Amino acid sequence: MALSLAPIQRPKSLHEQTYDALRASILSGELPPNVRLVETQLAEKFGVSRTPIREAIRQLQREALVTADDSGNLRVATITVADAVQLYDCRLALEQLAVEGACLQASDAQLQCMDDLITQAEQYITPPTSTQYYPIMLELDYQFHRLIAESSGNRWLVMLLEQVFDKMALLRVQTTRSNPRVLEIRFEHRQVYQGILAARRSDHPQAAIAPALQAIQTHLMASKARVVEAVQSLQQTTQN
Amino acid sequence: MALSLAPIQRPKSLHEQTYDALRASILSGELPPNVRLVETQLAEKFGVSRTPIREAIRQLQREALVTADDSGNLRVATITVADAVQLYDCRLALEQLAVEGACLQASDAQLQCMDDLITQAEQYITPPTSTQYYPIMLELDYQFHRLIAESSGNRWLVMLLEQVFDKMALLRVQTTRSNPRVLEIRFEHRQVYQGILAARRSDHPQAAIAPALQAIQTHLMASKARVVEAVQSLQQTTQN
DNA sequence: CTACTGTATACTGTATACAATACCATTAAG
DNA sequence: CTTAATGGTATTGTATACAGTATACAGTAG
Repeated sequence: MALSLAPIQRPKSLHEQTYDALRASILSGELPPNVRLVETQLAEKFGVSRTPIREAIRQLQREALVTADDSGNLRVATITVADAVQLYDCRLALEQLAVEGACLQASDAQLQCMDDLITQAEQYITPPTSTQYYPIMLELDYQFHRLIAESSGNRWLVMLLEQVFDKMALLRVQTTRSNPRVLEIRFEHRQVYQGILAARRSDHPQAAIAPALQAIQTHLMASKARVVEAVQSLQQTTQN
Repeated sequence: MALSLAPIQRPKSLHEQTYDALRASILSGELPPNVRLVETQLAEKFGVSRTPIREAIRQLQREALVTADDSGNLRVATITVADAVQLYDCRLALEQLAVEGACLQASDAQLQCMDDLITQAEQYITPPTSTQYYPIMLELDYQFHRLIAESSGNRWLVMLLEQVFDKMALLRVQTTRSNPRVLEIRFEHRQVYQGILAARRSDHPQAAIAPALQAIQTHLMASKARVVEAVQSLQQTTQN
């Protein structure tokens, strides 16, 4: 008669909730890059005391989403173009490993889920005012890449990539909100997916990985180029 | 007359010192894996109040050096063989990127420093009681790999690799203290170094990277095999 | 002897208090 | 008019208090 063996829904502690909320505020741009973080203000904003705030900040600091400026004040981190390039290099190295793992281990459910994510993204084809769909596209993009990492079965790979993604998200809130060219990911994602699917279905997956690897590399290189270009053109208009 | 532009030696705050000390205690094995971390005990041990302890723990938790067990108590993390394999995969992906970067960008000083580290390691040739030299070898090993990452000029790569290294160090404190076969790194390191040096000195470094990449791969695969073997033989003797 | 329950104890989560420091503005001195 | 001194305010660093929760132990009923 053991119906619910679930060890009870333990409510998240305040510092965990604070961490989540603060991280979300940063990644959404609500707390924009370089803004100073004042413990007392945040405590009031989230309706908690300073203690949980500090614990949350320490975690974000370790992930480099929060950094200390030269006078020691804590601020939301800013990501430069140089950082973006370096992060893309790390990302490519890690995602190639992820794709390789996915080619060998992805479950049918995971493959199906990838397909769904791409199809969903394809729904949002070229709406004239694509601005409102932009966050959705980004979220779908993130989920797709994360799912590949998860499919590899490598827990640490997921953790490492998540950190890289967070910093890239931070870069995005600094750059233009709407970059129509992001829509190109739809095609590139399908290429990656088909590479993984083909390898997974192949009799000798080990030998059939190459196209998938090539696809993820092409995708990320193109993505990197788009981001760099977007940031640079943004900086020009800013200087005018 | 600006002699010291250094922005003043700001004394580390207690929570930073606590973080360092706690991390060191974990990585050195003084606080062995799976030991329960009790805030009040740690506070007494380090002579501070619970507040800085908590902040330090939160950071270590984010790096997965500290984890919560099923009843929510915080413990020093334990790394399994499966984890080690996955970590080595991540490590190889990242270190190949590091070697590539080092081939293109390492400064003369950095190359010299690599040479020194290897030479130092070679000093400790086969002393009969190698046990006492074991920690030194590990430290030299770590520094060599870290230096390669730094030579790539990729700040994020260094951060990510550092996290991987920490977890591998944690695995090591679980496994046998003295594994004589670690000494083999001396030869393998020199291979890696010579690959990097050759590429760096080459007229077309971009084309001369392959040997260095091959060397780091060989080194890490061999290292992975040694670690896995060591852990497995350890488990056998434990079960007897 | 075993199982249950109550109580003391230990620990964590959170808030708050207090001290030290950095920042800012205003005023006084040169 | 500029610079230095001074006080006040904002903010962080750290300790501690207190409440809620888990854990262990003992005593009691079966």
